[in-house]
Amino acid sequence: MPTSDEQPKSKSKPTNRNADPVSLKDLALHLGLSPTTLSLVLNDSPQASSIPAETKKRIFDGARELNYRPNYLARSLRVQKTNTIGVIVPELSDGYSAMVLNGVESALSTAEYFYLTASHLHRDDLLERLPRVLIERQVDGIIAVDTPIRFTPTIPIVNVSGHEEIEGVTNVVLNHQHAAELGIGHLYNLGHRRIAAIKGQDFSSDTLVRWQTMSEAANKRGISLDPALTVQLQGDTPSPEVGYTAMKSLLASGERFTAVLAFNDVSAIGAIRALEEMGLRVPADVSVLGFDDIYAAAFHNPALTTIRQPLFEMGNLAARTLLERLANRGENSVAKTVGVEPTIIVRQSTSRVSQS
Amino acid sequence: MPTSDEQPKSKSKPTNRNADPVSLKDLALHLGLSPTTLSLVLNDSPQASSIPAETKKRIFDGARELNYRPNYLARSLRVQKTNTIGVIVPELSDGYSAMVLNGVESALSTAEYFYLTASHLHRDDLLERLPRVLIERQVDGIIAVDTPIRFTPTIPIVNVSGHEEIEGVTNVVLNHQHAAELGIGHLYNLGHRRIAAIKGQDFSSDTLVRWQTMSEAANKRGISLDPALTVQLQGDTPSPEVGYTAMKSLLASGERFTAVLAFNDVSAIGAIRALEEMGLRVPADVSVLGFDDIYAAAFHNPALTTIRQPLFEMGNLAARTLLERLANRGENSVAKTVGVEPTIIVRQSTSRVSQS
DNA sequence: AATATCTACTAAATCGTTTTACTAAATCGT
DNA sequence: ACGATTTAGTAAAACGATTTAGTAGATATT
Repeated sequence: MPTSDEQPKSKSKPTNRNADPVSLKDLALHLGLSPTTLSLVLNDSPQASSIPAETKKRIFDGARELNYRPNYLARSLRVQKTNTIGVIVPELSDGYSAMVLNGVESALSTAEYFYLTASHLHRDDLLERLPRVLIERQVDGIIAVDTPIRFTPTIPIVNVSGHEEIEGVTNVVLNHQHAAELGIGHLYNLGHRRIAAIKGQDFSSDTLVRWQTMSEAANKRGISLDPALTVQLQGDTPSPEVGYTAMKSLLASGERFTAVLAFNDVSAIGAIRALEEMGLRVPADVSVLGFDDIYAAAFHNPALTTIRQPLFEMGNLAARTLLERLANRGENSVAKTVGVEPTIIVRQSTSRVSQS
Repeated sequence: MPTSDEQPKSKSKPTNRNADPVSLKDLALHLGLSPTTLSLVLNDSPQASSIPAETKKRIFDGARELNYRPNYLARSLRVQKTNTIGVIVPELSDGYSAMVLNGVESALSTAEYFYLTASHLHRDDLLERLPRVLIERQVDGIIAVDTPIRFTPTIPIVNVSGHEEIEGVTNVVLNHQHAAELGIGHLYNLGHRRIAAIKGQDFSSDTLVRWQTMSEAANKRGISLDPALTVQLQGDTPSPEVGYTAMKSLLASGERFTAVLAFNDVSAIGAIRALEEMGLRVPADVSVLGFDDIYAAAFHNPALTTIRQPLFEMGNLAARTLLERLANRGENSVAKTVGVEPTIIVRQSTSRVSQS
């Protein structure tokens, strides 16, 4: 229906266009009450207890009638709290970040929080600048995903896959020892002894710890991750291309191996392509183990055996942890770390080593 | 170094903790000037022309020294503009949305805009509520991605893959006729005549137009998309699972076909799995044509032939269009539609029809 | 009948900026 | 030497809420 809202008695502006927002003052004027009273009633403040039900009804009805919408900016400014957090990720479309974000959003939305996303693209200037501008925009806290913390926290920070201990920062981390045991254990039990590895890029938070825990798990079994069988991902596109290139260069070295430990599923998929182009079948000739368990993993050909990181959970946990810290603002006991557990998902890209 | 910032002369609070934000008033007091002057100088307002360079320097130096950070909330409230937009998507981790978002962010960040993301998960209540709360939070505009507009716009809206004409909404759309010509043309030229189709879910904006344009392109060539060879995706998980299930049910019908037109790459991947489980080789026995060209498409086995939708571009264009509309607030000539072109990427999942 | 408490409100301060409208002193033009 | 302009600022009013501190009248208490 056509807007039949305000009568010509509207004060200054002659033509009441389609929709000009009505403020608390407007509504108060309309009702012949003060903004104070409306605020108390609308926010169900304890001080509104003395206001009779009839007046309350008038206020609620009036708010509905004039379609009153509180201005969140004004409220936030007054109460010094925006119910908004900042989320810093390396890049949006890399699968990893998107899954984590999904978990973050799910936890935040039930708490009526919103979030501002910003990608640092591994650029130093952005790593330095983004936290600052997010804080200028008065976010209540920050969730960083696979992102180094290069600033001194002035608001609560939760870092997903952060490994540095920093005052004011809670890290959400995977149990990497366990992940390594699962991965190396799986390959070892299938008879693999010469295991190649694709390390992550230096900028990834998990690169170092992944490598160390995998090495230890291998050593424990009397084998080792041979540097000659190790390559590192180069470049920062979130495409299997980087895994493909890495595997190509490893294959060019002529070294022999029966299994590959990929840094993640995306690089595993690239590596498989490179192996097949070389005439090597996966898993008949070479087993490939992924990491993460992204959506594509289950439907790749061959379906990827992979170590599942509960990315949604990690984002969810990060958000819940942050919200909790925000709720208990006074307390200064900040958890350094909260952990999640990996699982191994065995599919078709790994198999018993062939006798040769 | 340890914070050697404020002297004991600080007014009320005795201990200057690690970091309490300094306001414009604080800084003005510190410099013995008025907030007005600082504001004029710091914002390089034309009225600051009369302020001598020396005073300006004092102000800039003071701001740096006390680490003054303007409160964006207060500024936004005053200037009635937040430099923030709202983005509504179906779900974050569906690949499609993430790519579009990537493009959006890229355009926004160069303009110093931020954005609040919200997922509607195809839920009616959220479709109704999210735009409202985003507007309460004073976003300057909204970008909707593959999302029906269920409200009367009071601020500029750009809808990616929107097909309804709504006052105040600009649609960013793919040239679907062209896409259909490319897709059907490709399969037709390879000799395919019995083409199965996987329709999108009803909630996807493109489902109907995709179907219509593909049908027309087929009819034009004297063939038709047989309803008996058509299945529709069911469910809203962004996994190949839904394509797998759809293809399974088509195969169960016993109908014969030589090619499949999938609604998108994700469902194409699921369909391929179903075909292979049935002993049908792709592309030797059945060709499969995807849509979108997501990252995984090039590295799937077989690599997907697909119709590329420039998702990043679409997001980027959407954001640029919105920013332009925000800049020319007065003008009321709102473009109804801006378009982008598809391209076909021929890879390994389609081939000439086998003679049988 | 005087005091205390409760009821139903409101005025004004506040959050931290920007912006409009001044002002006092110095300089300029004639 | 007088008015006009320029210089170098400032006071106060926005923006739109929330919150503190009242207040005037009605009712209850002693």
